[in-house]
Amino acid sequence: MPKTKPYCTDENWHGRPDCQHCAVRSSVLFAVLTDAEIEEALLAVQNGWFEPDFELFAQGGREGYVYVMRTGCVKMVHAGGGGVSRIVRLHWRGEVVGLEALLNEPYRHSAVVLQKADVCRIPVSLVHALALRNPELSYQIMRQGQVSLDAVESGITDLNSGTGEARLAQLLLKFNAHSGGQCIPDLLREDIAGIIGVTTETASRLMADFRRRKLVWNEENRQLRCDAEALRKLV
Amino acid sequence: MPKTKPYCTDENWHGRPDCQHCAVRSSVLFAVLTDAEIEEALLAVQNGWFEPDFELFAQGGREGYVYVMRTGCVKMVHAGGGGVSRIVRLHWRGEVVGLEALLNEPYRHSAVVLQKADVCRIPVSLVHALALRNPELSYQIMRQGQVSLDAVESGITDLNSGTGEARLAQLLLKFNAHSGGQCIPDLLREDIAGIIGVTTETASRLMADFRRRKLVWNEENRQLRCDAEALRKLV
DNA sequence: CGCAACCTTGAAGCGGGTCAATATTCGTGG
DNA sequence: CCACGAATATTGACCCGCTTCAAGGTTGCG
Repeated sequence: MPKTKPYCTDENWHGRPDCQHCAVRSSVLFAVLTDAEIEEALLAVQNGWFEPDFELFAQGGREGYVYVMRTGCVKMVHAGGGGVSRIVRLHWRGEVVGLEALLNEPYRHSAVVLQKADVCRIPVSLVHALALRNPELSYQIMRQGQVSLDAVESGITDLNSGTGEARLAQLLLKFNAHSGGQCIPDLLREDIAGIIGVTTETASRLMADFRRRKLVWNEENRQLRCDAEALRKLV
Repeated sequence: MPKTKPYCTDENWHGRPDCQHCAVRSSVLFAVLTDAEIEEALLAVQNGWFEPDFELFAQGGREGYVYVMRTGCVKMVHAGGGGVSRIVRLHWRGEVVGLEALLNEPYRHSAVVLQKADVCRIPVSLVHALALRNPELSYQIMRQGQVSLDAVESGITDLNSGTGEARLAQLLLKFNAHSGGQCIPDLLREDIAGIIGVTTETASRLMADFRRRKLVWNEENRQLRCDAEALRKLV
């Protein structure tokens, strides 16, 4: 990971005010810590922006970090036997990935950026140390485990039932919701295919079809927009 | 749940010797406790055998128990909007279900016995109390969360890819492995269908076909047996 | 015995897979 | 700036597996 000062403590970073509402601080893992503990914690936390395709960690790795998503989206890719790999779930703002590292286990999947992401990297040693003094932190971690379960199960129920059309609609709506109706990344057809469980060709056909039906269209900046109302009718 | 004395402490129960290797005691949640703590814990733990179709708990419930599987298998059924329900994962010997209760959240699914099951029911208050004195217990719980993730993800990779034939073969092999090649329950076609993600008719066709091909057959006691070798070739 | 629940089997249709050809985009170097 | 090539996207044709709808068959229980 590129060396960047944790910008939550960097006066020069223009985004600093957001630190007050940082996912790390207010909503997720460290919600239960005192201000003093937070200050101490931030020193060990690395932060940075990553472009699509950057790999936060690889399946089998044991680097010993957990990652908190502040913006963007990562896919969790499971490499099965025989070169086949499936996207088992997606993670968004406020979610923690790589939790298995807290149990001293190797990463079960690779985490790859799907949409430009702002991510904090936290050493597991720090989490362990804090958890000793804050039993409540353990429950925050378990809560994050439940979030992962939610993600993978919604993948089953939403993205794996119904026609390909319905599944693609769900996926687009999900991206739309997570970006406040602003920017849906124009994913590779291969990624779309991996997520909704069809072949690349079918994903392409579906996207082309959606575009013809004006359900999605390109903004000047290469981002997608969608007609959420219309998409909802397809689900 | 029927009132039964926890038979781990019942001298008259013929299965008592097994208590030494009880899933509760040796492998799962309470592996980290001292003997004295175990004794105290067992007083609050209820245990019993349950037949297929018995519902351990219902989606949305808040009874405040976690359940440890000692034998058998339960399906986790998620009721989605509009009467449709999907089987999101299976749990077997040694696994803990209903973990969300530890976070004071309602059960996210219904847990229904699929194969005659020996189950221990543990109040969350007991777990919380023990966790205060044993920080390590929290990690055991997180580990169980990972087991659930494993279960649901293996459902995605194993039981949701390939032809229906391959998926059914995987399912049978899974039951076979978990019962030491002894007893596969003769599941309802509807359950099979829900697990491998096909219609009831297709499940029936597949099972009938497997039977004709001598891949599975009935034992006198209404249990199934399978030719594991042959099934493995279909995956 | 008779009903209800479950299983089996058939026929027709379609969604998506597969294989293959062409188009588009984009980075790179001349 | 354009030409070229690699990666990605689009589209077509054909086929197979599963769904759907429908009709028996089987099991088990009151």
